[in-house]
Amino acid sequence: MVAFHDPSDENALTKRFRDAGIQVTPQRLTIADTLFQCEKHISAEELYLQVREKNPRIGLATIYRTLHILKEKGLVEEHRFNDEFSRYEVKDSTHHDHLICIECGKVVEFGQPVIEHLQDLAAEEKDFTIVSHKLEIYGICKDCRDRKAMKKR
Amino acid sequence: MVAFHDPSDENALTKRFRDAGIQVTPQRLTIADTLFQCEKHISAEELYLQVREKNPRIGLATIYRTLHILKEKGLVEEHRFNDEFSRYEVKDSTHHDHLICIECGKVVEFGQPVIEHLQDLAAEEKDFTIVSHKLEIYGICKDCRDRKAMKKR
DNA sequence: TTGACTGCAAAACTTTTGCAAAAAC
DNA sequence: GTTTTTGCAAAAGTTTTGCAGTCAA
Repeated sequence: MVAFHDPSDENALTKRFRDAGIQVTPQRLTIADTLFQCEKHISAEELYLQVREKNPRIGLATIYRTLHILKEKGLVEEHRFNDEFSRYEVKDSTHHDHLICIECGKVVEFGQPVIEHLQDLAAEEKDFTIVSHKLEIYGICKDCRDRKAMKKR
Repeated sequence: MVAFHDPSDENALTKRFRDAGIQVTPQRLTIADTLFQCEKHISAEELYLQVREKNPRIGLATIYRTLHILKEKGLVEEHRFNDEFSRYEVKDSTHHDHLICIECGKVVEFGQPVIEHLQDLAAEEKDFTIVSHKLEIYGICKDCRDRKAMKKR
């Protein structure tokens, strides 16, 4: 979880930024570095707090502005599970969907290539050109199920 | 779109409220009536404006409070397409998913029973008890596609 | 040098809450 | 008569914006 700050990462990041046509600044590097190293699905506020530890002079507005850019350039994805605020995750090449526990909020990822085909059918019927999809399955995870069973005596 | 106010609807609504264990008030009837007659996926603000025309003394807070109750009792569903605020739709017995145009924001519904089976597989693997799911497919609708093709000369 | 970015604070926007008055049961 | 609901206004929470100063190229 606590990763050492490896300068090589930063070089790799710099390259990614340039490739994506994103101007490189120390703030953006810090933000992206934190985001890329963090566990999945972080909120802007959480990211802000973590970034703050590395550089307290970075403001929340910069977090948001950077997230917008990263999203626009396709490096991160924005999610809104349930009724909450936005959460962000690094976009990797393999698309996946999410299982969300309605009790504890835990988010588990799963791959589901079959859906790709399914959505094509649906979209074709309605004459849509598909760009992306989001499948969120809401349920109760094992831990919460067990806890509930326990409570009932 | 503009529906006449049929008192029989209100009686039906009253019955639905009682069946669901919701206390009946004029405000709630007006709000639910408006929501039930409206086109799909209305926002709280839009609903407020429409309700206001029937009874200007109803406040926005009451809209939100009523929506919470209706949602809790399973009469309406809340959605958060894209990055927008919440939108609400009347819940009917047949589950459906949504195609959302990323250009114009249009939302089209489609039924997709196969997904029910698919999600079972995914959830079983991760040991989740499924409660519900949301599949949102983002793309470009025919109109927007045509418009874009036109613009390119 | 010049245009893009940052930090701060203030604004914007959606949603929630406290409270006294009013209505429902 | 007690409990629940309402309307208003104010608060809360997340996200955006204006602007003067700073930095990257």
